[in-house]
Amino acid sequence: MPVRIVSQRPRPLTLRDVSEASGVSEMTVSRVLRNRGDVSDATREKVKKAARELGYVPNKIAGALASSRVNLVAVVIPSLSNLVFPEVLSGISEIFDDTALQPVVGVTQYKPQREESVLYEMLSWRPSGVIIAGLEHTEASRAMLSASGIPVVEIMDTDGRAIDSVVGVSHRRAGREMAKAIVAGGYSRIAFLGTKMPLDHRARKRFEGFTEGLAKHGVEVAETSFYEGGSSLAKGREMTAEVLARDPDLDFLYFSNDMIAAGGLLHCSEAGFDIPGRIGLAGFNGLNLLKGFSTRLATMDASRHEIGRAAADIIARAVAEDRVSSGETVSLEPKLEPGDTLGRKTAL
Amino acid sequence: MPVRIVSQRPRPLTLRDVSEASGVSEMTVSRVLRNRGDVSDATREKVKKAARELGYVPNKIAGALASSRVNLVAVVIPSLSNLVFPEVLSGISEIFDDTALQPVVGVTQYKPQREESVLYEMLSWRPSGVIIAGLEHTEASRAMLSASGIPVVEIMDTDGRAIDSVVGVSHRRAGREMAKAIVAGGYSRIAFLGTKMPLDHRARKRFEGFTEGLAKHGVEVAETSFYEGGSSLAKGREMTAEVLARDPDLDFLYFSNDMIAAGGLLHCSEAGFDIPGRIGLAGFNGLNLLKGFSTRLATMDASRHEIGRAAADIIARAVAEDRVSSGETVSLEPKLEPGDTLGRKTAL
DNA sequence: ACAATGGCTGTTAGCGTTAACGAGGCTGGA
DNA sequence: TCCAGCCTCGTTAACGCTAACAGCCATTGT
Repeated sequence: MPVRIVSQRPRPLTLRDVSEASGVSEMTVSRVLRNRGDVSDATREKVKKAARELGYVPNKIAGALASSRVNLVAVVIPSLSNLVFPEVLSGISEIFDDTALQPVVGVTQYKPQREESVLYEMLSWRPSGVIIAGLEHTEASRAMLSASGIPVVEIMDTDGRAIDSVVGVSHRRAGREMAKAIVAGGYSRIAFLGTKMPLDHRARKRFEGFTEGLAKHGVEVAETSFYEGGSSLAKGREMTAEVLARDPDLDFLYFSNDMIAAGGLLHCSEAGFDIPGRIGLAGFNGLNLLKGFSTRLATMDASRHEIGRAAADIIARAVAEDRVSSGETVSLEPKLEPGDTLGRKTAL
Repeated sequence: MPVRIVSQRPRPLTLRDVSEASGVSEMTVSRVLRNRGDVSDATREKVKKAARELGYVPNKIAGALASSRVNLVAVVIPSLSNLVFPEVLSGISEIFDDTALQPVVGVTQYKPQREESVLYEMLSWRPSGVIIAGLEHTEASRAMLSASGIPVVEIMDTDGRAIDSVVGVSHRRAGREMAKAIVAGGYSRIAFLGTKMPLDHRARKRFEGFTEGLAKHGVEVAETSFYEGGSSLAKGREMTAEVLARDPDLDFLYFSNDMIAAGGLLHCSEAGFDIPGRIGLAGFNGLNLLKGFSTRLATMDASRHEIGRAAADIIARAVAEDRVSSGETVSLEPKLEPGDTLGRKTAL
């Protein structure tokens, strides 16, 4: 009779193992491990000891199936290398650290199709809520979110039609206000440098608000330049050189984010331009990263951390109260930080 | 007789709903949705249509429990704001995109205790593998990983005792080689500026290798300065000013990472120092971010992307072959990039 | 014409946990 | 003394899905 070889891979531990080791029922072990229900101190200790000695780790898959409770919150963002999103995440974590909820991140790479599949994948784990960047999604994505029966918070942006709740800033307005500040600063030959729009809706909205804001003062955007791929200092530097070569009379450069704006700043100061006299610059985001430059870049803080906190808070409250939709809208104010690169000394 | 109010929250869809809608058994629906087993084209289409129309999203919790297959890989890292880790993640994703595996990220904030709880939490979802930064873990963490019965890859660092597989660079060696290059560059009054060590083992190892490397040439570290908290340009600038005030004769500054090194570089160039003549600087990591500076910082590339790829590949192979431990060690070579801030023109 | 084969579909029995209920023992007040 | 009520613990039945096997029908080859 052939001897059954013992499997290499040891059978994973279950509640039953702990239950046998401690001489109580599986249910009691479950109660101890979850701190739920009444268990006497004596058995509680006995069970804990057995679990510890065996090295038992509960199986949340089974737990979640039985209780239909999953303390995960899907967080869907376009990128992790953008600097902006890690800050949002830290805001989210701050709030969830006080609850049983856990964020799970999915990255879409700014591709709607990928967002759809990431979402499908995440929803198949039946999370307790979804936090997702942006208001633009494929029809299928919107349908999934609506049908999911869980709270959904769209973040970053408030210009558009929401599925459930929204937390963000108005990028159109941010663009308009920057336009106003630039005109007030005494500039008139103004360029916009930013990402190729089809992907980045928020950059697009800033651009739209910007041109609209300028138009209100009878000013037109003198030059535009768009790039593809990630934002970097080098890219900003290169674009700036190119746009200034094309049109040397420009007196202001508005960039779609701080990173390329900083590249532009490096170019301009090395070229020996008087900043902000000869030329002014501004970005968007209020990245902490750049606080170390001696010339502080004009920018607009998008309250990324606060956005994360507010979104997580909406989810946390909905879960705590076992509600689905709250349909809240939290609209934060992007505030202008003029720094040292915006505003000619008009007093002179 | 009280009328039972229909629940607000609609009962979530199950295979049964799709099965009823399409007139086949649940099993067949399952087969269609997973593309597994033989199903005729006719029923396949029928089922797909029904699923699509209902908006059915499979329940992976139940699926995972039934099949004891979970295509998740836990990725445990100290921070997302470090720039280094998102790059590692992108390497990981690149490999997993060709498989059914999905990375799930947990962040420890450089705290061993938090690492332990993050790990516990993640293992309770029974992932197919673990990728974890560093070789230093609590005893409990090591025990959990050993007992988990799944492939484990420790990344970033190779100086130490591994649990299963390792992918990284030797930070001791990186420190030594930088020391050698600095001495060869003609510097002798050398400072080290870095994070407070208890947290960051890799920075510590670089420091150790560095002092050791200098000692080999009879040189001692002239000054050290340590900081707490995140790395930023501003922090590097400030530390540099402070250390140079304390010891104006320093002729080289070795920073524990590129971000603070760049801050130091900003300080030194604005102070009008001749770089690399009067003073040299070097960092660590080879951050792409800084490629935009006109003066290229001396650094050492830690192949973060490649580390991610190699680690993911080990997991992917282990999962494909249904193995547990492969015990591989992949030691990558950090390569020196002298840039423009290291090496006096000794030829003159 | 008939067994053998292969394609397709259904049935049954879990996966490991928790909700819900229930039972036994013990306490304390009438 | 007796019983209500609490505390503690066990039993049973899901949760939604998939592995494994069992059938059925139409071919195919001989």
